[in-house]
Amino acid sequence: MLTDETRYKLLKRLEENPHINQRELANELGISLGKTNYCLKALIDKGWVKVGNFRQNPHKLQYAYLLTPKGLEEKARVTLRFLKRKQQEHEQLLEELKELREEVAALKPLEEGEV
Amino acid sequence: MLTDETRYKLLKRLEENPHINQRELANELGISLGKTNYCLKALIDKGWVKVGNFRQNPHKLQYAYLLTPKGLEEKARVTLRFLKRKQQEHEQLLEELKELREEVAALKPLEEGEV
DNA sequence: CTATCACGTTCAACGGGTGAACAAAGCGAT
DNA sequence: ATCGCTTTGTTCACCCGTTGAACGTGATAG
Repeated sequence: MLTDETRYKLLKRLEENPHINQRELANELGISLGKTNYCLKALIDKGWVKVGNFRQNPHKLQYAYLLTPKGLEEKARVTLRFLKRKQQEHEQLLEELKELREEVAALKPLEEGEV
Repeated sequence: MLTDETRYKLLKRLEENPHINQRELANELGISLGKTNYCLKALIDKGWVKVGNFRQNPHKLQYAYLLTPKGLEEKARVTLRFLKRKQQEHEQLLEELKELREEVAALKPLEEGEV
């Protein structure tokens, strides 16, 4: 599953550092290698990311995952979308917290240690 | 899987209204019937909830899922635990929002409609 | 007594995630 | 050039929680 969240994180991380391998990506994003591979391919298929190789540069060999111009546009869009979603989540969370606090206040006080 | 979240929601809902069936519970908690059944049984096994029947009452038959005294204690504990977790989530979310806003601010402005 | 309804209970099927295992490609030493 | 060794991408069988249709049961109405 390629969600907005992983899409966003991938594009962001790749823009920061195109010289990164899938295992590191997986670690940093907190997802498995398999999923990383799957999602990354999806980005490539869509044309947001292009793999370039740098053999010309003697040492510092390695490939790189570069954002295409379309990839940059997409990243902007996803970021905004993601921000909005997080703002909604935030409001919802505030309400939940309010309810929870009221409920806790209604309880016979408990020692903190008992939790 | 019986998480703190469903544990909390179940105990809360059952305290509010012990005369509720598993299908309604499932709807209100936003989980499947199967999971509701599974989690409810877990609460019963632990001794937090007891099923009482009310056959004596001619009409208004039906069973009921009643919180035991231990169930009430547990509910208090879970509520506090859950509140703390949500507070942490909240802080984390604020940071994420901050980062996202900075990132959005750094973009070439986009029409809202383009998202 | 039988059909129907309202329940709780079960479990085969599904789906997403995982990471071990494999394939390919580069590097260094001989 | 050859042979390991290392790094990296790719695959896919497996795991595990979730789902909801199907089933069993017991009460109700007709």
